[in-house]
Amino acid sequence: MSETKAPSNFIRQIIDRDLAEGKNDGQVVTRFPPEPNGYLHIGHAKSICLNFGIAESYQGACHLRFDDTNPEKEEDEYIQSIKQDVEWLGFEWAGEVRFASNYFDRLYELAVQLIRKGLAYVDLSSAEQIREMRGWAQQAGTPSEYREQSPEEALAQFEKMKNGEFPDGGAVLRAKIDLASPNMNLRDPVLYRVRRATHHQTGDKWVIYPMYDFTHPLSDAIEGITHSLCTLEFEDHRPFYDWVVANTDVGAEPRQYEFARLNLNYTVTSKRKLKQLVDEKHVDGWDDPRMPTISGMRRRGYTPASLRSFCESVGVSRADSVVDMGMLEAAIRDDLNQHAPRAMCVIRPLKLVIDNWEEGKEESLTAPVHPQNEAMGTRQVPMTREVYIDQDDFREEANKKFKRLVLGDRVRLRYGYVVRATDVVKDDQGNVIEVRCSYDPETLGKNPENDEGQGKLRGVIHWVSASKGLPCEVRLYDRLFTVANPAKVEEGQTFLENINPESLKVVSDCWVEPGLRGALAETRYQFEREGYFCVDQESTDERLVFNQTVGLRESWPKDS
RNA sequence: UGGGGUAUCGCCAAGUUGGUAAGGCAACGGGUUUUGAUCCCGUCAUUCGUAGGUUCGAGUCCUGCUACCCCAGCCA
Repeated sequence: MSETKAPSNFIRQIIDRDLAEGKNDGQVVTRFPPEPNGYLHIGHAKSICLNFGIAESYQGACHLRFDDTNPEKEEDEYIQSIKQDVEWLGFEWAGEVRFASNYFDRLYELAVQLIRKGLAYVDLSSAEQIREMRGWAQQAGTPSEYREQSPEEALAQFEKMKNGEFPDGGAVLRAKIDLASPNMNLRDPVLYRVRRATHHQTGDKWVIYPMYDFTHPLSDAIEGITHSLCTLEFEDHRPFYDWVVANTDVGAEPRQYEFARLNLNYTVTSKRKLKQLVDEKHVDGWDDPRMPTISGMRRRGYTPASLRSFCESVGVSRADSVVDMGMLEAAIRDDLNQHAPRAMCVIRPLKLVIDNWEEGKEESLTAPVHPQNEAMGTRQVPMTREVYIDQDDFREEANKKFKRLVLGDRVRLRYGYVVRATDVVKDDQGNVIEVRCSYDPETLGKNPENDEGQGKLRGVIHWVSASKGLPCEVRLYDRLFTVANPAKVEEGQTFLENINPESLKVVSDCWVEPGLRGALAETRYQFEREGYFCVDQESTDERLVFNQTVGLRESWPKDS
């Protein structure tokens, strides 16, 4: 992977300082800890780039650890997709894939340790009762009747919990901290709950499962994580994180630091909402090219490098922010402009017949694969009497600003000849269905000589041979939502109301140059003058299917 | 009316002992161009949420105020 000097941020500064002070024996160990309850999205990419990026530049290690403490919401499908996405992004985790569930035995021991110290008790109150007893922001909580039980009794009760002697929800292990704390997370938080659910890793071994707040700091400590990076909403949990580490014998002192999560406008990055879009079929699965999921963006044509450079350009800070989609698009354009081979594809075909081109004659034109990169070589493009051009590239009349074909005027067929439109054929409704023209055989690779005062050529348009081209399908995408912040809705409405009904347009009668025959899924091209496209996984040899990744920047006068 | 955070250009974001506002995206001019693309060149914060204060000097220190985000799951 090519190393761009990672820009500094407050977390790297903290690490630099820790290293300067000789902390952690000079080691830097981070972790990326997803819960396998959904697919990864662009926000996770930011966390992945941060955690793995730091490990890389400090010669440290980054673990991939599934935070699997809630079996009811987790599935193996998600585990597989997450591993694949991290690898696809180009990162390698240190050692084996880890699971918080690997530590369930150790966690149980440490819970027992807390109980022996009189720092945890088993509460048989109902969930509602516990909620009420916790009080609220400006009012201290009230102790449960079980709070003062002896360590011996608590131990016996916890043992019963483990042995399945309580029904689901019948008992919880709670830390004994401070019911009057202004930080709700310290008002005797729940450590374990009873849940009879088959776990994707541990099967039916357990009927009690530890909570995130208890599991996370201990997993970090067990793995020797030095810097535990998470998002801002966990900031209030940090005192408890430190409490757990301080009151158990885990022999390590990982530190938690929080950064702002990534928000993108015109989309949603909430696993719950993304799952809803999938479950209710508003999109075609987690990898629908309109989804901000890593798999969706991959299918859309985004490259790992573009996602990494995007994450880098966005930076890492503690300020809530909403990044403009334009930045993401700039990142992929920048990558593909440099690396994508060029090709011609006509999306809205209009037949152009060259009257002075001999019937049946075929010529093979040579075109560069990439005009700015000779090293990428050349390709052959067949030229015939009838070709397709784009409907938008022809007008019966237009002002001088229109740099395409106009009846009576000339334009160059890219990499080919200059043609002059001489006539049009219309259907009953008056729509132009064919354009007739003549070509100048002296204009291949050079401009017309005796110019009869015609002025400059209007421009260059792309085309595909009507008899040699390949029919294909092109899927054009627009933003999934019509408003910048889809989650912000009126009373009684949901974000679904903001879905863009025109986010997908399937165009099935397109034509692409024959050189693309057999193109493999995920191959990316720049269709000249149109944008960047990627071969979809549903594409076949018989029928090519392309997904539009992003259009070319276009900046031309509105009045042309 | 509790606690925890954040406020620097339209959007991200540097700014670390106070010394006189990086960069990217977007936008706007101009040049090159067989992609209205790319590339190149130029413009784009006398001002850092706000009101005061300290200082020769403050985005950086102090005080007050305002706005926004997070927290009362046996979710993560």
